[in-house]
Amino acid sequence: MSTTPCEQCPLRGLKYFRDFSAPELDFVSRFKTGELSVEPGAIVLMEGSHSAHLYTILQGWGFRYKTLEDGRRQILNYLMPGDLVGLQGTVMGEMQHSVEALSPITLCVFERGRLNSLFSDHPSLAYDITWIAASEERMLDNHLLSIGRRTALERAAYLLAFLYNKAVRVGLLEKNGPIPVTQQHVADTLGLSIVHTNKTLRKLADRELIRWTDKGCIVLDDAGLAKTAGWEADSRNARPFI
Amino acid sequence: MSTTPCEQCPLRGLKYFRDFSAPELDFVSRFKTGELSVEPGAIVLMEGSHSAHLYTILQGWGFRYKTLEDGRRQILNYLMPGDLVGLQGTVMGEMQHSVEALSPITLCVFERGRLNSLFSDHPSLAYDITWIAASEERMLDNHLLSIGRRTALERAAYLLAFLYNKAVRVGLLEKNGPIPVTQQHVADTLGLSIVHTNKTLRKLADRELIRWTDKGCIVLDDAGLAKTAGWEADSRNARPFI
DNA sequence: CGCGTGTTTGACGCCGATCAAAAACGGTGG
DNA sequence: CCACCGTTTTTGATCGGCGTCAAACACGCG
Repeated sequence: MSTTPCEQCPLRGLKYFRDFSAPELDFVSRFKTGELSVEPGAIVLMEGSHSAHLYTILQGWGFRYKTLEDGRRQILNYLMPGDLVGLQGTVMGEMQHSVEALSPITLCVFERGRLNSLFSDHPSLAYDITWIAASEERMLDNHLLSIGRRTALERAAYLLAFLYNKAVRVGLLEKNGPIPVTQQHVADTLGLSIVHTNKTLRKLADRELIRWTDKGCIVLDDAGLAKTAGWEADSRNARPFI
Repeated sequence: MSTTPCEQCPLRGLKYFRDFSAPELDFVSRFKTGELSVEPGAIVLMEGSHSAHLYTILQGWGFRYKTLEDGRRQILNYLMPGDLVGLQGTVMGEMQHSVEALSPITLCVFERGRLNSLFSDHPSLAYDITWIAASEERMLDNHLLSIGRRTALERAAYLLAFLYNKAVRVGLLEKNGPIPVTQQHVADTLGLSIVHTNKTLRKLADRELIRWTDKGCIVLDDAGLAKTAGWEADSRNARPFI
C-alpha cells in the first residue's frame, strides 16, 4: 500500500481538526517520512525503548499502557486518528510506557531529527504540539479523577462515553459501530478485576445504555452513559494535529 | 517584598535545572510580569476560570485537583518550584482543574499574550515547555498506574517516595524535613478513605519508613519506600524550566 | 477552658477481588 | 460436518480490603 500524501490527508476534511496554512502543510509533508502498519495485538512501542520516531495515528485504534513487575497492567489512554504517539520518548529519551494496536492501525512516521526545525521554523506547529500535550494531560486528569473517586459503575460509564465521543468526532466510529475492546481492556483501564468489570458492564447493558458483542461494545445511549457517570462531554471543536 | 529578578533566580543555581543562554534569560525576564504570593489553603486557580496568566512556582508547595459534583475530590499532582502552572488553561482556554497552596507559595507571573512571541522567537524555550508538558504527562501516567493497579500500601509508599525525591531535587526539602500534607491530602491523592489511609500510613510508620508529625510526613527511608512500592525513582538531571 | 482541626482506633458492612467452572463463540484440522 | 481448541463472556460462592460510622484522643489557639 502506498502512503497517503499529507495534502490528501483524510483527517483534514473533518471539522474536528484545524486547517493548515500552505507552508505548514508543506513542512509537515516533508516531516513525514513514511507510514507504519500494525496488526491488532502487536506492540508499536515498547516501554524502555529509545525510538527515533514520532508518530501520528492515521487510522485505527490503539492504547498506551504500563505494567508492574508482576504483570499487573494499567491502560493509560486510548489512541485514535490525530493522536500523537511517542512524544514522551522523543522529548525526554526513553519510553516509559508501551503502545499496542487494538485494531489494524496505520501511523504516519516523523523523523525525530527534524523536530528541531519544526520548533525553529514553524512556531504555530510547535504550539500545536504543546496544545496536544496539554490536551493529553487533561484527559489523564479526567481518568485519574475517575479511577480515584468514581464507583465501578460510574467509571465504566465514563470510559465508554469518553471513548464513544472521541471516536465519533475523529470519524473512527459510526453511530452503531463497536468500540473494539475486550472486557479485559476495560478492566485494565478502570483498575478493576475482569469479573467485576463483567458484572458492572452487565448493569449498563441491563439499563440499555450499551450492548456487548463479539466485536466490542456498542454504545446505545451516550447521553445516558454520561449522566450515570456524572460527566459532561467537552464539545469544543477544531483541535490541532500534526 | 520586591520581586526576584530572573537573573538572580534561586532555582538557576540548582544542578537539577538546565542553564539559560543570555538571550533566553533576557526574554524570560521580560516575559515575567510580576510575582504572586498565596497563603496555605488559598486557591490559586479555580476550575472553570479563564486566567490570563501562566505561572511558574518559585517557592513552596501546591497541588492540582478536581472535584465531582458531590464533593469527592481527587488530587492530581503536587506542584513544586520549577513547575509550570496553568498551561492547560493558557493553551486551551478554560481551566479544568483547581490549584491550591499547601504552604505559602510565590509564583512568577507570565503574560499569556507574550506566549506567541516565546514560540516564534525562542524555539528552545518553546521546546522546554513541551518538555515540561511531556514530563507532567509522564508523572500522571505513573500516578494512574499507581491508583489503578497498586494496593493501598504500595500506593502510599509510591506517593511519599515520589514527593520526597522530587522535593529534595528542587531544594524544597532537606533530608529530615516534613512533606507538608495532611492525611486527608494523601487520601484524596490515593483514592482512599481517610480512615484507611491512616491505617495504611501507620503500617509504613511501624516499618520505620516514615514518621508522621503535626507538620506533615517525614521520610525516614526513601529507598525502603520505593522498594515497598516496587518502583525506582527516575534520577535524570537537568530538566528545563521557564 | 473551650473549640477546631487533624490523628487514631474499633465495629461493622459492602464493594470488589479471588476462585472455580460453565457457556458461548470463532477458528482449526481431521 | 464435526470434534477440538483457545479466547472471551458469564455466573455463583466465598473472602478480604477498604468504606462508613462512631467516638476518642491530641494538639494549637483564642
